[in-house]
Amino acid sequence: MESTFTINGRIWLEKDGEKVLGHGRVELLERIHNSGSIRQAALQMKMSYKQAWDIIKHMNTHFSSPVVIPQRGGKGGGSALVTENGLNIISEFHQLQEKLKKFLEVNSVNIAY
Amino acid sequence: MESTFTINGRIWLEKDGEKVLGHGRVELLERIHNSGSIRQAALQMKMSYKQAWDIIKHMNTHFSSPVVIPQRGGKGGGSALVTENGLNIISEFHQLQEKLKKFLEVNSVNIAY
DNA sequence: TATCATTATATTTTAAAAAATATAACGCTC
DNA sequence: GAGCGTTATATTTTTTAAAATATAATGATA
Repeated sequence: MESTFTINGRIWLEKDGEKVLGHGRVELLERIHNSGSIRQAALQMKMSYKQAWDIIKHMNTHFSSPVVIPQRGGKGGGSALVTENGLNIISEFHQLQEKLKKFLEVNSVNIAY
Repeated sequence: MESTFTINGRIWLEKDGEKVLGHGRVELLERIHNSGSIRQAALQMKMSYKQAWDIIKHMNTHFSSPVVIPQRGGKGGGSALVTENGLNIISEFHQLQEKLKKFLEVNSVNIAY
């Protein structure tokens, strides 16, 4: 009898030992960027608006400059914009993800216990 | 104003998309190996015996051969032994951890947003 | 055979997390 | 200025996870 396993992994950004950015938060940022709305992004990811808003508040205060600028009232009731800084962070994280993917591929060979 | 971040990460072994072995489980195995007792290992890690036992049961059924052989009754009330397979898995995981550590070090330079 | 500390398991209780609900503020549009 | 859909926030309810508790089974040892 033989069993094979795969190695998987995750990376994230920390500040003072606290998680600030990871897989899920990047996806949230991307969906806000595409929809222009925190609420729509949250709906797409099946999370509550509160949860999404808490995350954004946390990120906005932990990066040197905000990653999302929300605006309430006005056309469509309001909107949310991902900043240049936010877009850079998304891009940087994707590059790291790519590197991790390669790392996992290289080390995933022939593991059977 | 400048902020610096560190990249951190975790790796684990999966079987059919399900987590089978990670950081915490390896530590549990090591403590069982050193103490010869599931209960003592659980106490050391401040987890309930049930939690530890569930983990061991899960691992024993997901690897090709058991990683822990528990024995109840007898001298001292019972004991638990980490198998050769279990020890190999611990060793292999440590090697992977080392590689990840290097990966993180290499990619952790100059990230500031 | 009584004792012991452990393994093994079920059940109950507690705590934490998540979800749901409610409400206000906002500012463009009509 | 009424309506709209969003942001923003607090509160309540529900769900889930963890912890605690209880109890049996075990077998060497004395």
